[in-house]
Amino acid sequence: MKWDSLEDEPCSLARTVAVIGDRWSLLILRECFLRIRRFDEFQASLEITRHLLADRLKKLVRFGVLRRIPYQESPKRYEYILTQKGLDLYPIIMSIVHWGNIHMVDSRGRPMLHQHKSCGKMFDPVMVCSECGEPLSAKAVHVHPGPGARRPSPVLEQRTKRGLESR
Amino acid sequence: MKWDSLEDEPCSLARTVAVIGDRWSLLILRECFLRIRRFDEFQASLEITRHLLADRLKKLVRFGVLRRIPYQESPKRYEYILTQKGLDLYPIIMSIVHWGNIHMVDSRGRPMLHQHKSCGKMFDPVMVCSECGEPLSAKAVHVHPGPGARRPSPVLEQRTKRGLESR
DNA sequence: GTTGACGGTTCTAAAATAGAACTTTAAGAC
DNA sequence: GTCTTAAAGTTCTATTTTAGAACCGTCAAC
Repeated sequence: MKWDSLEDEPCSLARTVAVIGDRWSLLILRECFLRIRRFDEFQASLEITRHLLADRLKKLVRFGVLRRIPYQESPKRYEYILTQKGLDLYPIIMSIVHWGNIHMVDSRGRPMLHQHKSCGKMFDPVMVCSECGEPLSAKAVHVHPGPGARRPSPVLEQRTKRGLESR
Repeated sequence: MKWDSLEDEPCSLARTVAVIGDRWSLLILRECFLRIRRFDEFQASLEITRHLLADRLKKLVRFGVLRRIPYQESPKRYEYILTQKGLDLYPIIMSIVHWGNIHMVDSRGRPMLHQHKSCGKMFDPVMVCSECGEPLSAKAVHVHPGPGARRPSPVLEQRTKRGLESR
């Protein structure tokens, strides 16, 4: 499958993966949330080649995750800042960090701690149900085809039994 | 930067990205959460080459996200199931899906809906603070170096001012 | 004794990435 | 005036990764 066809899949995960599903995009976004904004700053803090950095920044701008705005005239210089769409990636970034905190730390402990300004405490992110507020786990969730599924739902059952022809 | 050096970075995001930070790993994990378990099932539902599928499954087993267990003897056949470490990836998967639901849907609407078994309602995932229960946003969070940071914190300030030599 | 399922491995061509050098515009030092 | 530096890229070649297809080994069923 080509990268381009990913964003047309009838799957919100696949479409999001088309935007952030590579190593460098996620690391660039990490830097964005740490207030990094300029090409050379990204380049200094990530061991990324200039070529790929330019490429990924362009992609993130194209998808509306970053905005490229001039911060000086003559010579024109730009910086990259998160749009609202980009800021909305925060739960993804935080859940990735949290999983690493739980499963990938060495004996020295966590590389970074997070403090919630509102309540003042060091915290972990918790994912809860928007309706009842209880923490979520995979086993407590049922999935249903939505209006944007590949085919109208009554057909889907049969298609699955006959085998997945076109996917 | 090589893939291998990613998992040694003093950053929980980078270490997690070493495990799941590529297109195919995330799509394979999506299938795992949809109860797909066998090589040929993965191959049928993803347009992945057998070569890469074998490679990624091996990687996920190596990192302890999946377990490879025989489901029949002679001939030996295996299936891949999520470990607890793998099940803990659920918030990452769900936050990725949710971002896609908000920012990447077309006019037809969401491809998939999620129902919470506990309360029975269709829901969205919400990320909240473990301490006060309020929803989290990037701007309400302060970061601090933790015990596993690259260097003891007092030095970090100066190093940053002098420039980032080794990163 | 041939066919088919399953779970891979091996092969070549195409695409992506790494690493380094080069470019452009303009300011500041000498 | 000339030289150096800075920022934000672009261009180049070599290496690595991925795509796409064919092949392999084991067993069961026909």
